[in-house]
Amino acid sequence: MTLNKTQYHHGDLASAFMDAAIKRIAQEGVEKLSLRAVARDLGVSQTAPYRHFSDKTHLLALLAQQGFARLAQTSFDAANEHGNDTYMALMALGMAYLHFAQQHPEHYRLMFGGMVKRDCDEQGLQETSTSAFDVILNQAKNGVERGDLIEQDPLLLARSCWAKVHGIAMLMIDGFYAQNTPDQLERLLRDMLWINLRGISAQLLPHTPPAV
Amino acid sequence: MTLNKTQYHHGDLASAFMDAAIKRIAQEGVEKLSLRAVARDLGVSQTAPYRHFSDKTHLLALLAQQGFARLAQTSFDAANEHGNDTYMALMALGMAYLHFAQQHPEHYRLMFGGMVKRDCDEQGLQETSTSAFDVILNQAKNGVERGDLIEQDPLLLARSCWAKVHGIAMLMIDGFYAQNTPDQLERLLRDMLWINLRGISAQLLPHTPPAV
DNA sequence: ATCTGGATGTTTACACTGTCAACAATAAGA
DNA sequence: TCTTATTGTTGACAGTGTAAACATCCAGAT
Repeated sequence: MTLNKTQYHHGDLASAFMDAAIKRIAQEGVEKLSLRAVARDLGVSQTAPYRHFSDKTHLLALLAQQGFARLAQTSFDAANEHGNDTYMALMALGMAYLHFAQQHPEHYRLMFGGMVKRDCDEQGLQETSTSAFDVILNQAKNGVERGDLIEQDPLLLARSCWAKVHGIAMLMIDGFYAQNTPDQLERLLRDMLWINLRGISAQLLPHTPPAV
Repeated sequence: MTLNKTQYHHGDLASAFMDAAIKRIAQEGVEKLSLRAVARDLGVSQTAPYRHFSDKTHLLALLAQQGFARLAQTSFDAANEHGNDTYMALMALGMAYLHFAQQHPEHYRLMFGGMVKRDCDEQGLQETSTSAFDVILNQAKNGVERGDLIEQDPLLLARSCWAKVHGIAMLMIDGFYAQNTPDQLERLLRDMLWINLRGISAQLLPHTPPAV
């Protein structure tokens, strides 16, 4: 299982291939990813990947899953830094989510772009994306319990938050906020997340978020 | 300019090609659309489309533009049915938007999927997508003027609404709400839109939207 | 230590794609 | 009617995903 570059067997082609694929995706977009090109990058034959991935979509599904895992992790970490403060935790979670999308736009698009159908593809994908959602869901549950959020099904609140954050992420990636400076953009993202928070808050929150 | 099927010249290949392409996209998804297949559908040679569209992405850009135009129209109509009622107008606008996405999921994905970059592609695309956004923006302006919405930059409020509605549409298309019955889904969409409305409302709205 | 079978990589090939260049047919205006 | 731009066709090229047949290697049983 040790990496070996000069021999017939690569050693760990599967993960090397995934890494190389992600690099290419980040550079030229998901749409124009070519298995053959990645194989060329690794100095390996064009059909080598088929010993590790049944399909191109199989590869993409695994990459999407990996993205969901990382997204879940960063969201989780960000939220947990503000342990018992519902609003701050949700804001931090949202901003971490958006920064992830900002830093890995093409990877994010792969996760949600529909190139990998969520029904039958990869068993683990469904679970991993659910785990990313559960981070939000837990915050919603806690918020309702604490009386910080309106008395509604936490599932609805979590779904609402996710939709908002996902919509922002998508529009941002698609360049709809491109004319803003980085500072303006950061402010815009925060303002939009805050508006969502106002919608689920049990208290009457101010119109604008607290200064950082 | 009259349609002519049996002769050498098709008559109006450009729009016939766009219609046929949309049909195929609706059936098999944007990703696997093939110009050659559409040409075959029309009984025309594989390079015929290149007399009307410089590129495949050019075609896609025109289709996206057409989608934005239709979306703008239906949104506009829905909002205008509830002339001076800010909340009802915004809810109707949102639901019309979501129903569009529901009925033309692949077309909607084409508009936002990133296969057509928003910067340099087609001059008209930028304008048309802006006109779709302006429908929301106008409602936001009116709402602020009437004192129904919080005193904030209408641009921010409109962006916030768009992000929410877009996020819902995307997640819906990707099948994240697939386990719901049509009635449950309709209710879910309405509830999520209402939560967004609560966030931008100057008044303290109830937790749930009024019954239809 | 050797043999053997499964895992991994390669070569070749096929069908399909987007797109270009050269050519043919038509429609429209001088 | 002649000319010319528009529109469509044929043929070709490079690039893709992927299946089949073959080669090489590693690991475990004899």
